[in-house]
Amino acid sequence: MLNESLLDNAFAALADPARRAMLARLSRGPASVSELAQPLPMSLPAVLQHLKALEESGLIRTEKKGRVRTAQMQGNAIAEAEQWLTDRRKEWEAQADRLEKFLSKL
Amino acid sequence: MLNESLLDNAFAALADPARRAMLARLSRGPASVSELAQPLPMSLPAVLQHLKALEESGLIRTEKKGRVRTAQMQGNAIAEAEQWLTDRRKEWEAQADRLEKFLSKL
DNA sequence: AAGATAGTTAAGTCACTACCTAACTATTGC
DNA sequence: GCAATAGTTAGGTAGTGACTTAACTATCTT
Repeated sequence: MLNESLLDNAFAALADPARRAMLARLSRGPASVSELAQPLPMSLPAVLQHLKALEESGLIRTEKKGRVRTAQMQGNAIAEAEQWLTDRRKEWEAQADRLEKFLSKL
Repeated sequence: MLNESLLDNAFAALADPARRAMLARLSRGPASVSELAQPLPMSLPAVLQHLKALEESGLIRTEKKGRVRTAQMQGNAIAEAEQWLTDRRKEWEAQADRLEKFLSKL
């Protein structure tokens, strides 16, 4: 549970469907800003704002070459979010299991 | 990717440290509203608001008996959020792998 | 029945988010 | 060098989120 705000930012970034769509696209490989924007029903500045949110959360990183900015996924943040959920779910399952075993003794 | 708004709500709920703390507590077993509130540095109405957010996201359910409301974790929502992350990460890893193999051929 | 306990509702404040349009800058291709 | 392309910045608006305090409602306990 180190670095609380990393999880804050990651989960907040994941809460928006446009950002999840961008992430889904990027999980298939790097893409430019306009490629990411193309399927989204919003203005380019709005897309850029989402991109910034994703980058600040650590879920992606971007790099500009010439006039084109390319984004790509960054494994760490998503893995940490995933791990947090896995831990909670496992803990909960273990607990439910103990409860069931206890109840079956009656 | 069915039910987009389910993920919206789940991830939004997970973005708040107070709510993650409540969830962490609940992964160890059911708890009353005041038990959940006890470690949190905020008023009871604030806690209730968080509880409502967690319940509406499907991450927990609550039940009132007498004057005491008991909350407990609900496996589905957390598992779906986890699964979404796992899918993205795997896809990304597969892609990075293909890229590496391709590059090593040069 | 009276007081304590557990939770609830209402109403208001302040900050932040998700957009938009308009105007602008930096590259690239001809 | 001029136009098209790719992205960026600024500034504004409407809605939402995370709290607060004050006042209230049930449900125990004695």
